[in-house]
Amino acid sequence: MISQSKIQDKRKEIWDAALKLFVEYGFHGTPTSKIAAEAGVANGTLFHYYKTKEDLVIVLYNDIKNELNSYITSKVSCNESLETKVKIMFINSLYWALDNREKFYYIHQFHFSPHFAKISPETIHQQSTCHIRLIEEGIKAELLKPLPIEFLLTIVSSHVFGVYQYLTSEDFSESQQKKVINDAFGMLWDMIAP
Amino acid sequence: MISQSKIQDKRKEIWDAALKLFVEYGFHGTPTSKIAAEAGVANGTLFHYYKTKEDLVIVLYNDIKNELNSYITSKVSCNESLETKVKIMFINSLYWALDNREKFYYIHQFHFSPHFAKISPETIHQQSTCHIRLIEEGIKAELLKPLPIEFLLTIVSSHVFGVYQYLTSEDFSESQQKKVINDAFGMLWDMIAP
DNA sequence: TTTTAGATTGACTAATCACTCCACAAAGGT
DNA sequence: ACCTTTGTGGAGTGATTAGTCAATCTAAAA
Repeated sequence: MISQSKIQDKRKEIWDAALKLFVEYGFHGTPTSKIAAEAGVANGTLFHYYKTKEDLVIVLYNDIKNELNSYITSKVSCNESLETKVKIMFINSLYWALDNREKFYYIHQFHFSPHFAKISPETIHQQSTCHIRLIEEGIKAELLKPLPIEFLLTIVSSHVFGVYQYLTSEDFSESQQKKVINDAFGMLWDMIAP
Repeated sequence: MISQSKIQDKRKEIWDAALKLFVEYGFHGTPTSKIAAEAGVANGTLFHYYKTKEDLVIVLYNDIKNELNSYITSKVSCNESLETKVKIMFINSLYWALDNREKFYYIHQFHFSPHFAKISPETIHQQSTCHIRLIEEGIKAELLKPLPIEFLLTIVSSHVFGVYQYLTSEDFSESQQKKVINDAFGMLWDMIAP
């Protein structure tokens, strides 16, 4: 067991190093040699764990997306009202983003890169299943405006990102952060509730 | 006069080629040689007009930002109500984005690249002066929620981008587009009005 | 016509980078 | 003890690239 995780140590070291450097210098700005150096492994070792640089880029994206998704779904329980569920998901998305700035930034950096074209539409759709289900439910219960699901999803996602951008543009105290997030949810609800 | 513009022809050819290729293949994915080839000029000519590749990347960004800004400001006249002004700016931002998809995409691609760090904060601030003034005015007149200007600005910008994303994710007819944009403005107004 | 200044070219260079290769080490099963 | 599998290292390679430079062209001024 210990050896099992120790074997994967270097894989994780490379993963972490790549995230840090990609976010700081961009995909093109970080050579694989620098990633290996930052991870404390040899050049060749990187290619033992990741077939190509692009493979690493994509694995990073999928891992982060999955981590975010499972974090968010872990926070909502079924016996809440729909508004509460949406609120919990919204707030927790932001807290996760604030606690994992590199990872959250990476998602968007990836989104605006040619690598994103390599992600299949099914994967993309599957990665937002839980959000889609909630929106469907909300529309049926007439708690959300009767608009196309994809439309609402896009609007909510970009709102989350907007709030994140604002929260990271300046230094806020915890209580200021909390107020901004609450205001932002109020605005979101005003926007999507009928 | 004719020669004047003819001299700048190649500069513009390079500009256009760079935009097209950067959007398609990313900054790293497009070598300067390809840009020169696409523009129909020699390798060296590119560096006659733009000192470095990065210079070209940044000039492209600033030019596009200025174009977008002057387009939007050209559409609002002073003797409108504030809500109308906001609506006109919102709608025209989206129409411009839809008519200039490469340029609009480029702005965001640039935003999520390390090149963005090279833009001075003053320049960034100056590039959104007209939006800031409108929001200030709106808060004073109690037509907008009394929130920090930067917050409202960020929220509105990301809403615009969200709507743009939705509109370009599928093929919509003109009337469908118009409906989406109108709905989106209604939602925006619900969100930012007190 | 001659001069001059800028525009244009494309071969060239120095550097960089993704990735390979092969030798060796560690671990585990038999 | 022996073999097989898997991990690790790092020098090496071939391809690519941003940017240079000296030569040539163009056109208008003198």
